[in-house]
Amino acid sequence: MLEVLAPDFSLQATLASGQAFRWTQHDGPSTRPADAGLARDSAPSHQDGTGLRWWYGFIGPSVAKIRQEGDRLLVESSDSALTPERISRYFALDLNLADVISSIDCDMQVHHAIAAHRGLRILRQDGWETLASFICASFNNIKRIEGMLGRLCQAYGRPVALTPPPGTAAEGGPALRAGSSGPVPGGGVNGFRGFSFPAPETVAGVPERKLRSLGLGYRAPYLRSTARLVADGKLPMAQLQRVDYDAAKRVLLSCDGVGDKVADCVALFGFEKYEAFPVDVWIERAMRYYFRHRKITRKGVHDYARTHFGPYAGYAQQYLYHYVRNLRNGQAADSRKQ
DNA sequence: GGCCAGGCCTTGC
DNA sequence: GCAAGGCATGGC
Repeated sequence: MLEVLAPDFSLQATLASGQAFRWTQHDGPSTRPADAGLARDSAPSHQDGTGLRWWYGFIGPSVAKIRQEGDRLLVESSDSALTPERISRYFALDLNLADVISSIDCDMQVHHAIAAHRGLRILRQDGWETLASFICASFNNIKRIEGMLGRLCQAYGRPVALTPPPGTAAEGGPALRAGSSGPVPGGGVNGFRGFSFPAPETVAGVPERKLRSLGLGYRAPYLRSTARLVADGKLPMAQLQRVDYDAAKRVLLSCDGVGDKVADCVALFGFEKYEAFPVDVWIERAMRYYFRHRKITRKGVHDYARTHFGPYAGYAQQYLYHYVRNLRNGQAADSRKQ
């Protein structure tokens, strides 16, 4: 078990804010981890007697389970390559969030969003996985995106068990029982296994009809064609990390199935371009606050937000996105109760 | 059963 | 350059 100091951080807000699709929080037998590329073989004892839930997912190639206790992250992984430094980097814990927030806290709406979800940070995800994920995300909802990516990983990823380090008391796992449905070779802690995100070379070789059969719909040919670009080295991922926002976006826009919004998501979540400001329907709604009844195009919203919020506009976007979605969902829940 | 979803692409002005 | 229409499909 690793411990990582994580001040001014909210694991919940960060992982539940729609920037990553393969983390699952296990809070009971009714959850379906297979939907997120994680398969559960029997009911997990996820709470460890503390009442706190664990998140299961991947940090790069390493499968991990994580929970937050105050200012600390507790991380369990079978991969010794998963160091505190890598965890800290993935969750952007090196970033001074107070500075970022003071730079974007420039109106009452974003102020409320920050107050509601303080500690939310932009993850530093793998570029290829982010690109593939947001191609699948277009004109889609988050539940279904999670399902699609989960099936893609199960079909073409590599199984990775969350096994305990050898010689520890947890070895064998508390919940991997004989006779449970769908036994996994190698087993794992709590009976969980994960599937790595398939490599671009793999996806490029999958027939379109097979991708469609995973539920990708019309996105199937886009994903395949973009995977081919990456596999052939025509879309150098490492280089996108180094170039500025405009250059990165220009390259991303050359991919099939990547328009303004998807390119901004990939630049922001996969390549640390914090000035990127993706505009989807939720952000469009949030931005009505600034435009009232004036009619404005998405490009207009995008350009306004970049100057209004400045170099960390992407952080403002993520706080607003999470905020308005929770407002809407909260209202929906309230109206169902009445 | 209809509406909606982290949109993109093509076509026609 | 902009607007309109088509696209697959599951969640709610």
